[in-house]
Amino acid sequence: MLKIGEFSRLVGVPVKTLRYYDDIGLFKPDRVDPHTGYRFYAFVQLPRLNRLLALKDLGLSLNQVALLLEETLSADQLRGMLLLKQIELEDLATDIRERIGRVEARLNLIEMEDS
Amino acid sequence: MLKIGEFSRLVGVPVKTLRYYDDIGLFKPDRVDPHTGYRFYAFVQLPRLNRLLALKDLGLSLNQVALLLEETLSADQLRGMLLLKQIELEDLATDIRERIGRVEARLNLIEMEDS
DNA sequence: CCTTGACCCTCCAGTTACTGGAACGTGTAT
DNA sequence: ATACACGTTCCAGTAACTGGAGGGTCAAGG
Repeated sequence: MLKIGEFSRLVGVPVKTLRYYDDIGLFKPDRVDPHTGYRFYAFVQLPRLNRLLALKDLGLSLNQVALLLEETLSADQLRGMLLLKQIELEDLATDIRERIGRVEARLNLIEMEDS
Repeated sequence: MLKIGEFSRLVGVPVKTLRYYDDIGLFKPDRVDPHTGYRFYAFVQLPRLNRLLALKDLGLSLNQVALLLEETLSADQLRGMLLLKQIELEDLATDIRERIGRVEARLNLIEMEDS
């Protein structure tokens, strides 16, 4: 049983964020002391948190993460989603290239106005 | 002199966003009718808006844009910033690759727990 | 027993760059 | 006169936290 600060250091998630996840019902501590209100986290909660963080790292919103966490996802299913995300990231790269193109275009506009 | 809707269509920036830029003092209309409150935009404002959008497309926050808009930036200076931004974008790409690595790592963790 | 310091708690407000909506005024055409 | 598109202000909400105020808890040391 770990207090929030210890758990925070263990998993690398800020205390404030853990409390936030508790508030929105995404990831609740194993137990809460009824007197002090102290949150206590257990080692058995680590798998769920890992799944949560994996999903989040895929770029999903916390709402989406919450939905998917309730499903029992196989590692293969997650891998599929990863593939999908990779495609999206490539789209993002294209987007960035386009953005640079637009910036260049605007720079040309500005130069014309300058002269 | 264009009303906000016409100007919006001309520059491709939503009406709401133009009003927002006015509110925060980033980009104000050329004139406001004292009676109706209608905003009127002029063609001479286009260079400034182009500079603004170019800066924004570099990924700067509106605060940073506001600061830089007051400076007289040469196109070459902007080009320099663009270069810098490109480097940052490459860093972002690296970051994304690392993120995928982390996801893979977590997937492996989950598989271990599964078995 | 008391105090100090590190922890913990619950609100509340602020962040960024808008977006949506309510409630209402304006301008033009029929 | 009325319909309609367009304009206005103001309030609230978004996502995912972060910071801070004000206060309780706990173990160790004097």
